[in-house]
Amino acid sequence: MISSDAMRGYNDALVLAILQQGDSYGYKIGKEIRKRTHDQYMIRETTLYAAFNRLSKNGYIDAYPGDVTNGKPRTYYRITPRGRAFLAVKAEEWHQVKHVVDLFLN
Amino acid sequence: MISSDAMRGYNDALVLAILQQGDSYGYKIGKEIRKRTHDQYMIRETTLYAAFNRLSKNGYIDAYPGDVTNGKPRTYYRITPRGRAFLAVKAEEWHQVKHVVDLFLN
DNA sequence: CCTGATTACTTCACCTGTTGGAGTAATACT
DNA sequence: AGTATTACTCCAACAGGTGAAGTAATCAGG
Repeated sequence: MISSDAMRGYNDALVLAILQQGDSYGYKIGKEIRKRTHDQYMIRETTLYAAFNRLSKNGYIDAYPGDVTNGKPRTYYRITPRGRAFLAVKAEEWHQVKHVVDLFLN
Repeated sequence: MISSDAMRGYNDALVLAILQQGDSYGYKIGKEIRKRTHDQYMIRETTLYAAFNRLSKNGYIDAYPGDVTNGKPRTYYRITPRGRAFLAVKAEEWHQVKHVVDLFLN
């Protein structure tokens, strides 16, 4: 199991990547990450909600109240154009980091 | 140019990877990183020496005084068996992180 | 209509690793 | 003696992740 700490700096990007495929909310995004990685990565709640706050503050996502099925009403998030731009920058950075680290750890 | 911050958590591993190919010292390791990455990554002095301290404290590297050609005498570093083991763990973690992030940023 | 379960967050204090700026130490060169 | 070069060293600040604990809203069962 990977720690969020090893993913530091890319948690925000993961969230944006998921939102780029459609609006969603906290719990669901957490589950989606877990599912897509086949349990290799489970983002912690505190890490996830801290990410939402940062992303909101920077204008990369917008929040709006969602429907309720059972329990507390959800807050849905939508990626903004600025968020898409930021994601593109992060993806590019990721490719560079990957290349650089691979030069040493192989 | 990549920031050390984007490399956070892997700077220690880079240093160990370089030391695994032979003992070396601060300045030289810094230059080696820059050279191998074709100027894509320049680790900052403070980051590098902070890494040495951490690695020493954890018993992953040993320090010993080296020869002098010009200027202050160098401190050489040698990787320890524990350091090699740690590097192996980090390399494995890196592969997982790479796989996970790639699931989202592609 | 009260209780407990479920879903969905929220707060807080702490920790680790990176940063910029400035300073120090030892030696060689002129 | 003074300057350049090499090689660190210290420090306070900051960002992002962490664990533990707490809160809030809704629904289902008795």
